[in-house]
Amino acid sequence: MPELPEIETIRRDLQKRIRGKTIERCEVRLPRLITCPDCDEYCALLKGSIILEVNRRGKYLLFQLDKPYQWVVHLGMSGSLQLVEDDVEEPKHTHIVLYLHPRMLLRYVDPRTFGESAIVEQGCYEPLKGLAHLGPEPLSRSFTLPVLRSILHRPAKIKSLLMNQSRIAGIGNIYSDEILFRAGIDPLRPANTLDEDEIRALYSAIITVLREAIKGRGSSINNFVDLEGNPGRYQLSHMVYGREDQPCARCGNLIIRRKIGGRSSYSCPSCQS
DNA sequence: ATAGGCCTGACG
DNA sequence: CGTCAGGCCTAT
Repeated sequence: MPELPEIETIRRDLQKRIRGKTIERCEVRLPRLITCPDCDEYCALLKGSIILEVNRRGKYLLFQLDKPYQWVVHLGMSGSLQLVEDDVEEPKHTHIVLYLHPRMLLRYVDPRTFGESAIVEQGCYEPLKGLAHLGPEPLSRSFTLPVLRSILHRPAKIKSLLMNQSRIAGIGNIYSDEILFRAGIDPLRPANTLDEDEIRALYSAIITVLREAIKGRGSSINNFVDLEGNPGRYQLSHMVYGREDQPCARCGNLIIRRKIGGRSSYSCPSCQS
């Protein structure tokens, strides 16, 4: 479900609300979501730890503990985190519960169970393949125009390339479509056919769309909600995603939907080429 | 590069 | 019933 803007929204809220709190204990209801170590050790490592900081890398949340290891959470397709007082009724599909001091619960809820969680030693991401092989952070200073240009030196379809986490971190199906619309580029274009103007437009679109989406606290199409259960509002600004057969706000032609790399892709046939 | 699999739920 | 869903891994 969530892409970079949604994860970043959760991260910022968590950073404000649970930094410095102690994990008193942990319950895992669905052990197969724990990638490593085994469940008992996972809980034992969390118990008594203090959350010093909440960071993000791509779509991963990284909780820095007061120990030489990090608690890692990936929300998969349908995962969410809920931070509540300890008397709030537990939702269906709650798979991990952290008891925080004082009297707060952090719940990991995930109907489709595509997410995962782990504890890794400081900076040793090898056990989590996705995390170990992430491309650059698109909102970091190191993501420069030359970096993007070098990523584009391959014939892959531009949409698939934007969604490839080992090339650029954090962009998924919604934001790849919105970025390509803003840049005026057809999602099927081979990346190595973009000219210099298009590369610049794409660079600026990646940064603008992701920033704007964070400002809007993410997109709630199906079920994204923040820590308090509130939806985002960036879906109100979507130009193409989920708008098949609706008129393009820029030119009036109808938005189309095609399967690209197995995913629904929305675009405007006249604004994007 | 592309399908298929992992899961549950919503909707037609 | 079938199709679809914001992710990601694998096997062909």
